[in-house]
This record gives sequence, C-alpha cells and structure tokens, in this order.
Amino acid sequence: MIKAIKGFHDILPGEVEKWQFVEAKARKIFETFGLSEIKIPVVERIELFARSIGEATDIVEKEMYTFPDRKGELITLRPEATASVARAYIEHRLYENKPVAKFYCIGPMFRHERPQKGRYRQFHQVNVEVLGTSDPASDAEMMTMLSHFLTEIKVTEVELQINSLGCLGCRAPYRKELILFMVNKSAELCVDCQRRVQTNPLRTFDCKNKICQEVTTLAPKILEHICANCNHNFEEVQRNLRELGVSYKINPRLVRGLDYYTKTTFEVVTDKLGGQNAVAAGGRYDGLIKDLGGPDIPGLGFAIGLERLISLIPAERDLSRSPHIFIASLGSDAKIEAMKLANKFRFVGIRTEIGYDGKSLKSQMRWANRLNAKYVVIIGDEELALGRVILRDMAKKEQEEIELTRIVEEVNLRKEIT
RNA sequence: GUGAGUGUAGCUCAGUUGGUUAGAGCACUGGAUUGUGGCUCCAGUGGCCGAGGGUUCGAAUCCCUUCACUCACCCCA
Repeated sequence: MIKAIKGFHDILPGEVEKWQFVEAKARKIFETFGLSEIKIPVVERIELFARSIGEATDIVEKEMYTFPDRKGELITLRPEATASVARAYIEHRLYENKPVAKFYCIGPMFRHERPQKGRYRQFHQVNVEVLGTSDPASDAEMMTMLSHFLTEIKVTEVELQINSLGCLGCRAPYRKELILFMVNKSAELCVDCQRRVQTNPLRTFDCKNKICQEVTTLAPKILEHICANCNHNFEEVQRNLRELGVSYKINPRLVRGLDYYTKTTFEVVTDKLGGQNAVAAGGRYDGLIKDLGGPDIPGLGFAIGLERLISLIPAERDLSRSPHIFIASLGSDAKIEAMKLANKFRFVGIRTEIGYDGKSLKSQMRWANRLNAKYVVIIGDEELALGRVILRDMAKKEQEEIELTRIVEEVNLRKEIT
C-alpha cells in the first residue's frame, strides 16, 4: 500500500469543514482591517530564506526541503511566508503604489522536523504582513485583529504575550552583556543552553529546564536594556492595546527564533498542545526589506499555525453539508429519470444525492438516512407510469405523491430547504 | 538528531502462565417487512495478528531484527 509521506497529512471531509470555516472567517475579518490576499509561490530560491530567516537558524540549517531542479539550481519549499511576501513586495515595487501595504496569505509550509503533536512536515499557516509603517499603533492594530479573529472562531483559552526585542542599535550591546553573563554561568546550564549561548543566546530564555530558568531569571533582561526610543515605542503599543481592550501579558522571556525580528514581538500561547504552545506568533521586522535588497521600509507580521488553531476549536455538531434531497429509484428507467431529476434540483441550487448500483429501496432509504437527507424522492416503475413520484419527509415520516412535472417547484416551496 | 510507547477486521479495541477454527462493538450486505430509513432481532461479508527471522510439538502471545505510527526532547506556527 502506498502511504502518505511521513509528516504529510490528508485533511478529510468532516475535518475539512472546520478549515473552510476558519479560512472564511480569516478572509472576512482581515479584509475589514484593510488587508488584501496575496498568493505567493510554494518554492523559492534557497538564498531568500537563508538571508531572511538567518543562516544559523535550525530552519535554514537542517529543516528546509531543498532540491536541485532540472537545471541543477537549488530551490526550496517555503518554510514560512514572510520572506516570499517581502520578496514579492520588493520585486513588484509595491511600495511605490501606496505608503502602507497590508497582505494576508494562506497556504502550506514545509519543514523537515520530527513530527509530533501540533507539528507536521507540511503544515498550514495564515500569514499577515503589514509593510510601510513603524507606527506602534499598527502593532497594536495587528494584535487587535488577531485577538478579534480568535474570539470570532471561539478560541478563547489562549493568552496573548508580548515583549520587545529592541532595535538593532540596542540589541547588539545587550547581546554582548547577556553572553558575558551566561558564559560565567555556563557550568550550571544544560547542554542545549551551553550551545545556545554561542548560537542564539536570547533563546536560553525559553529553555524548559528548571535550572536554566533560574539562571535566566537573574540574567539581564532585554526590556531593561532597550533604548529610549524602543522603550517609548513599546509603551505606546501597550497603551493602544489597553485603550482597545485587548488583554495581554508581558513576557520578558519571549524571544523569536527567526533573525529578522526587532522591537515588538508577540505570541498567542495555549497549554493544550503539549510541547507546541505557540498557536500564532509574530512581530516587527524593520530591517528585513532592506536586507533583502529593497528600500529601508519597516514591517511587521505574524503567522497562525492552522493545524494548531483548528485543534483548539471546540467540537461542534457535524458541519458537513447533508443533502436536501435524496432520490431513490427502482428499475433502470426510473434510474434515468432520477438522474434527470437530480440535475433539475441541482441546477436550482438544491443539494441532491441519488442512490447508486441498483440497490434495494431499503438500502437506499438507509443510505438517505445516513446522509441525513431532509427529503427522499422515490421513483419506481408504478409512479413513473403515472408520471408521479413520492416525496417523503424523513423527519416527519410523511409522504405524498406529486406530479413529476411539479416536483421541483413543490420542493422549492418548502422553506426549510432554501 | 536523541529518547519512550504502540502496531490484531474499514474504525475503536478484547485476546488468560504460549494450546485446537483469532473475538466484540460500530460500519457494510441480506432477511424478519415481495417497494420505505433511524430502534429491535437473525444471518452474512470482511484478518498473511505491521514485516522478516528465531525458540517450540505448537506463537497474536516469548526472543532478535526491521518498518510504521504516536508522544516527548530539540525546534517552531
């Protein structure tokens, strides 16, 4: 048996309805905030991700799907969307068009990690990017939108955490100071953190090891070392959030794994997903567009992990669409009539199913019941000879004979269908 | 990359210290009702017990190898 590749999953009917619901809500809400959808390629040149995400990150070092194409050029399945959106923004000079550009996109991302709960090799994200403003109001606006979206899809048991990573100017000196502190404590740290001190010292803050957490509690905090400008910026973001009624919590340990983040950073976390507690995360990346060869334009964005988000949506009734009409037929002439009638219903927008394979009426009725059809139309030889069909209301268990020529009209009259 | 757990019917799972023909519920098909669903009853279809090797008179059960899945570390959405 050929099976799906490890970490790649089918999203089956029954589950897919939740996806449609979430994606439709996202589109609707995001568009009220002035965002436009952008569709970007699934593959890009490897350099795009290496330069934006950071050469030394795990994503770039060991998680990307990179293949030579037929001409031997290295192409990479996108591990995230921000780099591609930034590339498109620069390539099409979208900054010439309007001062602030706001995008969202929805689609699959690929990372070669070991799969586990809430983590897959192909996973899906909703991405939001706002380019062209450094106004802290836009940071708050973005978090408001995210928060509103989560409320609308009834994901409430989550927490919005925020932090500031400072700008490039204040982060470099802080980083040096932090490394100095951590190197002295090196002996107490776990092996992973000893490595992190060298590669990405900020990440020692979100180590799960108790001893490491105690050490980092005493370590210098970024928030105490950001410059006056960054500090004012962060205060403004918070003031906006408070005024807008968005609840949040400052988490000084909140750091991001991607190199391009600056200033405001935020994460929506849950305790329901085991090791993967981040449902959505993002922040400001003021240097990214310039780093990728564009003008010096600030930006910010976030990504929502759809698999994670959808697993948090309370299980409601079956969202799948049951047919309005099920047509059961007996005999080959009746079957043809059933096919023609099904078209008539469908062409006026009535969801219609028919019985297949010449099964017994009992079997067809059972199937209609399984599908939760509202009405069953029964066409047999006797009725056909008289030019009539039976219309049965499944819930009421009542049925009547109706002229074949009038059946579509008759069904249309029943309000509950349309 | 590291560690742990689990693999028996389409699905969810039983299966005793190794013992005859491997079970149940759900689902599916047929019947009770010659052309009428849900509830009930009866019957039926459906298994290389993940794969390969070993121990044994005898293996779903014990041992080894391997594969798959799941969870955790790591990383991240």
